[in-house]
Amino acid sequence: MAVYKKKGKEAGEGEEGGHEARRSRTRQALIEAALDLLGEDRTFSSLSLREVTKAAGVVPAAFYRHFRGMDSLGLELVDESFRALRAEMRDLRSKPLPTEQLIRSSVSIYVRYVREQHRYFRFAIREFFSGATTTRLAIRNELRFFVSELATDLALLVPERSVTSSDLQMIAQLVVNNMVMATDQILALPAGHPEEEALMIDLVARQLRVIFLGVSQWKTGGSKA
Amino acid sequence: MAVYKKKGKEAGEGEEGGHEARRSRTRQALIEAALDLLGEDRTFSSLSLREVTKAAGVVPAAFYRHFRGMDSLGLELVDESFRALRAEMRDLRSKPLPTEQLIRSSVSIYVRYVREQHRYFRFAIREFFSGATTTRLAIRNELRFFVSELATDLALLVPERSVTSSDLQMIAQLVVNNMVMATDQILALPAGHPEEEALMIDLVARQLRVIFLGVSQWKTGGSKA
DNA sequence: TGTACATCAGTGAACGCGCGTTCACTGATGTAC
DNA sequence: TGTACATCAGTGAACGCGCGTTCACTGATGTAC
Repeated sequence: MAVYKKKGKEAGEGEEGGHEARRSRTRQALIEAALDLLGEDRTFSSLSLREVTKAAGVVPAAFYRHFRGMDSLGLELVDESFRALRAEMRDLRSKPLPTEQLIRSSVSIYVRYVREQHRYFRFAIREFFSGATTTRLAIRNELRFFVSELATDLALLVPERSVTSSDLQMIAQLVVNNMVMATDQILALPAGHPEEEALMIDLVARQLRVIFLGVSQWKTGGSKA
Repeated sequence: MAVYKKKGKEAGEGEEGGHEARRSRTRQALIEAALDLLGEDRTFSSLSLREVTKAAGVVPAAFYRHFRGMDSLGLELVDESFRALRAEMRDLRSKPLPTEQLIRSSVSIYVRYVREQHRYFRFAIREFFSGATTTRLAIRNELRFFVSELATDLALLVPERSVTSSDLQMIAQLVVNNMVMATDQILALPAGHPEEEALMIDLVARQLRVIFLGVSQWKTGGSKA
């Protein structure tokens, strides 16, 4: 007597059949196809639905079994991009080190992570500036979340009462702003070339050191001339 | 006896006829149409040639009397965007003031200028991250030019020999990075609302002050822990 | 175990549409005599 | 000044193409008995 698996969310990802397995394989193929098509020159909004389905090896109409339209696929990509990054950042925050080492190791981890996940970061940074309203707002929210978390962390590194929470936000935003621009520069690095990667790590770490030096001298409300 | 004007580059911009006057009026209409179409959500690469000519009030084929294609119009927009900005920056640099006032007045002028020329800045910032290769490289060059000029200026504000030229580049890039991100935030401000504009000026000025405080403490090669 | 039916991911054809580009043209402006 | 011709910005029609979306379908997988 065969025991039938109950229809549930535990769909396998394997090569073999099953409605759900097939479904999730095709869905993943569409996501991968979109990411791969976002090469050097392409914006997400310039991708066509037909192009994505062709690269994924299915017929255009099959797309609608998985997403309402391209917008919906875009939001899925935003979500995937930041879900992994948030986890990465959570790890980073959990190891408090002396500031100087914290900067170097954080930057080093970040640069490597961006290069490893370059397809997601390329997508996210382009959509941040040029995407459709919903996608752009979703990414803006993610960034605001990073700024807030960073502001919280900074509070611990700074002498009490010398910096207001508004100043902490301002400083956290300064750091995140520079990391966003650095991300763009990291994505422009040629593949391989570990020596260029090392130079980039060094550059960004020095920039952060300048900022933290400034913070250590900062007195809220003061500093005329 | 009528005196005929020699065929020359001195074409008028008026309402009246003449081959050259008409030519330059249509050309300008195409440029204005493209800028106007680049509203909240649109990327330059998402504009169609037919759309631009329709908005400019000419037939699609007329486009080719002025540009080889949309790419060529894009490069023209980059050029126009930065020609004016370079002039603006040249003015700014020519008035040396005490640093604190220099920061506030520069930021204030810049914020107002971005809002006034928002169509150009919106175009440029989107193309910087998402544009076609040629456009993107053109904008990257313009930004590198600003970084170099700023590095030169910074050399005068800093104690001699305390900062190498590589560090000056690094710091100038930090400043420009933050200004690019600030530009994006300025463009997101609602029209009108001078009080929000004032808050933004204040925020950016404080960020630059943090950086310059950091620079004043910076010692090349030193600063472990 | 075997059969008959239900589910549903993916198919393939069709649709109307806006696209970039081409081409011979029109008619106002410019010039030579 | 008047006429005949040249120039050339803009026209309007045509082309083939890839697009997003729809729809009835197919056939493998899942389930009830």
